[in-house]
Amino acid sequence: MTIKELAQELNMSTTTVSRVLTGQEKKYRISPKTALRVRDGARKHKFEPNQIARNLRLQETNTIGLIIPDISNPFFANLARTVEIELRRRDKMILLCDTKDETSLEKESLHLLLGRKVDGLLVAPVGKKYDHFIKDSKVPVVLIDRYFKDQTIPFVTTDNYQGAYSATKFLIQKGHQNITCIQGLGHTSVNENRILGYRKAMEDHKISNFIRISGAGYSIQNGYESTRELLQKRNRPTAIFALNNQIALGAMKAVKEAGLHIPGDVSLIAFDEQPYFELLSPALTAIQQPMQDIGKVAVETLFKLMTGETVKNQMLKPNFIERESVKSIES
Amino acid sequence: MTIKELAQELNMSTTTVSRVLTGQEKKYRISPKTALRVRDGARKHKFEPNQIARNLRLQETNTIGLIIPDISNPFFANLARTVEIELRRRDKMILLCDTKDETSLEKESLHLLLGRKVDGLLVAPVGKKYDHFIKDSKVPVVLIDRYFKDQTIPFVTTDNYQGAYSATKFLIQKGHQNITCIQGLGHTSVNENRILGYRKAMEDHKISNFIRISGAGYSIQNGYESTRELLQKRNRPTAIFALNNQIALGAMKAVKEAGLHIPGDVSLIAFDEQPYFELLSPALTAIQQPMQDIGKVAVETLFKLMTGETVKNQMLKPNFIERESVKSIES
DNA sequence: TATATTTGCACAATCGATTGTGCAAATTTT
DNA sequence: AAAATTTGCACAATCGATTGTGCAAATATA
Repeated sequence: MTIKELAQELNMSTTTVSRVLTGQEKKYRISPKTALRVRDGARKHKFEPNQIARNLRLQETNTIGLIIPDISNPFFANLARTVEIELRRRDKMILLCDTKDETSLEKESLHLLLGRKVDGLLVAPVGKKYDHFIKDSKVPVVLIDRYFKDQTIPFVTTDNYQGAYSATKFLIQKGHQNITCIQGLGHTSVNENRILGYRKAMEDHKISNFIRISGAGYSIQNGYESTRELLQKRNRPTAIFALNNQIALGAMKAVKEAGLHIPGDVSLIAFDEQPYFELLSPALTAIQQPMQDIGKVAVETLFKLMTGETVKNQMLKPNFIERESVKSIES
Repeated sequence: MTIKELAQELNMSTTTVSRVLTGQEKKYRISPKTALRVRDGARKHKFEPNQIARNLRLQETNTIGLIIPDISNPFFANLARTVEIELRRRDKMILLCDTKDETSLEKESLHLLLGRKVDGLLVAPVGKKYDHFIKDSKVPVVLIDRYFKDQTIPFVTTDNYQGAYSATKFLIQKGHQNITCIQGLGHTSVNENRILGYRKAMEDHKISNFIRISGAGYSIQNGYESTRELLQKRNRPTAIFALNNQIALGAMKAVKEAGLHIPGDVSLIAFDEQPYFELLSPALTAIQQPMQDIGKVAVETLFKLMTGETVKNQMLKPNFIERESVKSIES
């Protein structure tokens, strides 16, 4: 049923119906009696206004595009959940795009979402090339997790540098020197900052000669394969720093398959925290990101942007959780 | 830029521009020369047609609503990913709703999505009351995972009955009798069928006196609390059958905290498989659902529905993965 | 009673696309 | 050369809402 049909049914103009249903009765002096008739009629016929038509007319869709690299990665799944909750509270919906960490898909997603006239965009970008971001679309964008150093697009992320620094420092203080990092996607700010933190900690403790960075990709498989290679080396590291939860998982699997043990043969720290980490054997020492906060702050920032307020970038503090996956080495 | 502006720029009618850009030049006899001019102009001005306007006019949105109970549950996150991939291949996008397993939110989501005129709906329903599904909306719906026995809405799910039966049978054959089920949401088809399978296996082996069903909710917390209670009982079960991955996680946590061991003190089987299950201590014996297939088949089914084809319900076979969390009991 | 003001609602344009139909101009057929 | 076809494109309606403005009728004021 359309507003026109409803109006005919009630024997009045669409104007009046529309004004009542959008709560503008006072503003346009619709009499209480008429307003009541409209409401009753709408209820009776279960009239639901066509949002597409509203969107076209009002030039807003109440829809936010959410672009993330991998919804099956629990980090992003949790993020998506928080974002969903926050957006629903504000009467917005999510158009979801998963880029599989491929720039081409990200580009495509961006186009599709802009074509659909989303009111705002929340993006955890792949990060490689971002020409497609600069576009002249005036749609507000907030970057999540990953950002671009040389762009002014506002972002919300964890302080990855500090998280990585403290994790590395922790390893060093436990007596480790031969510490290898298994990285995610090399060109992402997240990865760069974690590497930077790792590097700085190594340098600060005069063991920069041990700096080694391995792998590529935020996947279980990368963690697995990189670790396999590492374990075969003559100069096998005494500790591995996995730059996200999936890599850590792959690393554990490889160690287990090699018949070795954590932390006996090799220590492990993971960036990211997951509920099952405490149940692994050994329980995984990890750097926890404030996922809820990231989602919440990102949505808040986006809304500020949409209402024209000025916003500032946010770097939220991570939390170090010590468990059992790091061995203390006597020197 | 709108099609009108582009048409003015090119000094021709919007009709012509539209027809060229939608590839109908031959059908409407637009001369090649004109077509070329249109394409060049569109490219030059980076014209992107307003999808909202198209949607209104064409009465289709190329958008599918995806309603799931919990995107942070890896089962649904994986499902979402498969669905995303399959839909993108077909040039559709996802409007995502997370119901938190609350009927009220499900109802709201349904309304919102119908108001936005989605072309189809993929729903893993909460399951409690489904009046809101029967509505006269002619939008094609396919149920995923959970379905309604007394409704004709097509569904795609795992054969939960069989999965639960074989898991229970496995426990029994390992010598267990005192087997307790920790369930999810009691009113969901998924839960009912798993319970049914469990029950039947117990009955078939003449130990229906041991049938016990505990808990409520597909959450880590439910698994945790239910298990804590179970462990304190005098007649503590020798085996626990956790009806999803989150419950299993909570159960493991409770067992660990109680200072007990799996499978030494109590055996555990989980419905659902997760990548980290093999890395837990002990590695978790589990029933694996064909998640990829579920998503794929669900999308296929929805598209058949949308094109008016007849569809049939699908029950996909689960896969039993034996690991180390079940102890063999000598009798 | 005549005029001014307020009340209550409807007309018609608009958002940006798509499309049935009509009508000249160009071309072909007789 | 006249008639019939074909070619190439534009007019205007349409999708379903929202909204600036206008205009009677009702009421208040002079």
